[in-house]
Amino acid sequence: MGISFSTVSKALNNSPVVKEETRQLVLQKAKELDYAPNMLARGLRSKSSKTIAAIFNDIENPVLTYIYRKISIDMAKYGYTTLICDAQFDPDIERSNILSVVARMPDFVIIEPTTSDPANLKLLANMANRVIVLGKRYPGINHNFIQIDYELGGYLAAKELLAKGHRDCLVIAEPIAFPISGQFIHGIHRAYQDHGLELEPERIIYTHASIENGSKAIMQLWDYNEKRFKINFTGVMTFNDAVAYGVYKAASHLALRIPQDISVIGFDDNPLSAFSLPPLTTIYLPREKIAGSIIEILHNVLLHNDQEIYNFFLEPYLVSRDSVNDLNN
Amino acid sequence: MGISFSTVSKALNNSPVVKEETRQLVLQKAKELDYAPNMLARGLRSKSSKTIAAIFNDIENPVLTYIYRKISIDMAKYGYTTLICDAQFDPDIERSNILSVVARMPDFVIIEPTTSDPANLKLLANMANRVIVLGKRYPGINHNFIQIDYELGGYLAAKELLAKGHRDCLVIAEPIAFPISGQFIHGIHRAYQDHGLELEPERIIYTHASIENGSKAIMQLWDYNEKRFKINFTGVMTFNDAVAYGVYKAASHLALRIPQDISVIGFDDNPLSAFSLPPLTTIYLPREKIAGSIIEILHNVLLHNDQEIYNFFLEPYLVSRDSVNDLNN
DNA sequence: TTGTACGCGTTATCAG
DNA sequence: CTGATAACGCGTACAA
Repeated sequence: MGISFSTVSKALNNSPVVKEETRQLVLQKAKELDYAPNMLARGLRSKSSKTIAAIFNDIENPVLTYIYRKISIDMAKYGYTTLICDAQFDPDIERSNILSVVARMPDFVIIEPTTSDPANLKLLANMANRVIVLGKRYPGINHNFIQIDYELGGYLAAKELLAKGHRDCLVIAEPIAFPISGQFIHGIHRAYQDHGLELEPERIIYTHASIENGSKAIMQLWDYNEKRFKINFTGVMTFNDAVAYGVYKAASHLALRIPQDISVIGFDDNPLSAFSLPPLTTIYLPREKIAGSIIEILHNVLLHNDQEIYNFFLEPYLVSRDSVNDLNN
Repeated sequence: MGISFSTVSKALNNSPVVKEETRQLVLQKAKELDYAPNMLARGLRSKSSKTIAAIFNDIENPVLTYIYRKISIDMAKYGYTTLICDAQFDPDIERSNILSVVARMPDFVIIEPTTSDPANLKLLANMANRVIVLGKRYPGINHNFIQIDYELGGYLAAKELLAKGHRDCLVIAEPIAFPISGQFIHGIHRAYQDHGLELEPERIIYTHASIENGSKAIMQLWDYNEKRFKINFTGVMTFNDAVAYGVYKAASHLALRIPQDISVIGFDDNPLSAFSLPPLTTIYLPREKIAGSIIEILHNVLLHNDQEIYNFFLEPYLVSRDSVNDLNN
């Protein structure tokens, strides 16, 4: 058969200028030969690699995995492939992730920034409406934002503890450089103010979120000689559920009971947190809405050529289970 | 300055033919201009896109996330980007994932196949030693294999239940089409034979692994009129921990206690399974070794140009906690 | 409606 | 050691 390259290309891309008959011929032959266009060449030529890049800080966090999976599965239907980098809360790694991702000409970048410094985000400046920033808003940055109200999250967590009579609390949070960590802390302070109280800075422990680090944070406070904690506390609020389980672990190691000896409140709501001993009181991150919002933006911009810049604002809420003791009765 | 494209390219790629002096000049200028090579063009020309593709069946499974993260973080150091697809246990989706991934000219594909039918794997045939297959071996397929002994896993799970006096058990497993599901079941049967017993086929429930499905599997057995199960059982073994928590959920719903009324044994060992109520007895999948083996292959082939085909064989083991009741005393 | 020729940004080859 | 040129596989303007 004598059909030229370009006709084939047009047929495969549903160009309306090609005769239906020839298109069918081409499509059939393509299927026969298991032909798949080289996406690198296509991307190089058309400036669209059909790729969506995600840059997150802890891929093992189930909330992030949930979101990533939803996006990946949905966009795969339209021929998009999703790649994901783990910036590990480190701006330098984030920078190299961005560079490495941008060099692959992605159609969209979804990023959960490591720092309030917009320097890294500026590397994405020319992608404008094809970037989604997760977490908090950056003034002067013209991207799509999915803001998540961590301030409210912190507030709700502290409120719950304070309402149940816990005045001496600990906070275990991501290092303050992490943008949303500051909001979380801020919300906690606001709840304290509501109660006419103040949270001393030494009661806030900064560490990367993991079971191990949560456990260490508590253990380092233990005075082995005196057999008690160096700082008095009845409640702990944590930046995510993994950290909360670190507290569980430390408590178990010290033969302390939750919630009778230590009350704990998490963040994120791990799918398994309903089954823990005791079931964990935590702040629910609206993962369905986050994923839904991202997919909505992706569809509008990528599939319908929308030029708008989106700004979603999502709120977490308290899920009350059994890890907070009520001191009032 | 008058340095040609080709010299620049050589300088950037550490070609030994370029003078050190010129290289420094180029590197400096590159940094100045924030120059980053277009990976699509580079990939098109050099047949290496510096990309590693993973095709898994449930990205939300923490074991998979752990492995993916380790690979992603490690290989990022060498300029490789990792992309991941979720085949959702569906051979058709897997096929389109493979096609979509191959079109991006990845340097490596890591795949956890959906089916024992090697048809999809054949699409990767010309990548030979640049494919890693996770799970079980396919005869006649010439790829790297990381075999995980699910047969042993099933055996250990059943053994534990049988040793503690549970003769009437249920199995909740991934549909048998999923390659390693058959091995799991086979191991269970072998343990039964060791005890001179037999597991009736109707005691095996096939469903995709999730908390919800695990719960449904149990609930559908409940006779609401008689207030008892349609099939008598004291123990349940599941294909992964999420399913086990589905059993927890159903038990809680029916006001049944674990392990007094129902003993449960999971698979995978979710990081949070140590904290559940009760702590879950489960089969530990050697995730560190799996990740380590993959990285070893990746390094040898990609970084050191090794041509060997690797075949790892990894074994799970029992982690005994409190979700299995001992009926013997 | 179809075919020809060029360009996307690199790297590989080969001549200088 | 450096520079010119071709080629990677595709999409598209323009010619036929």
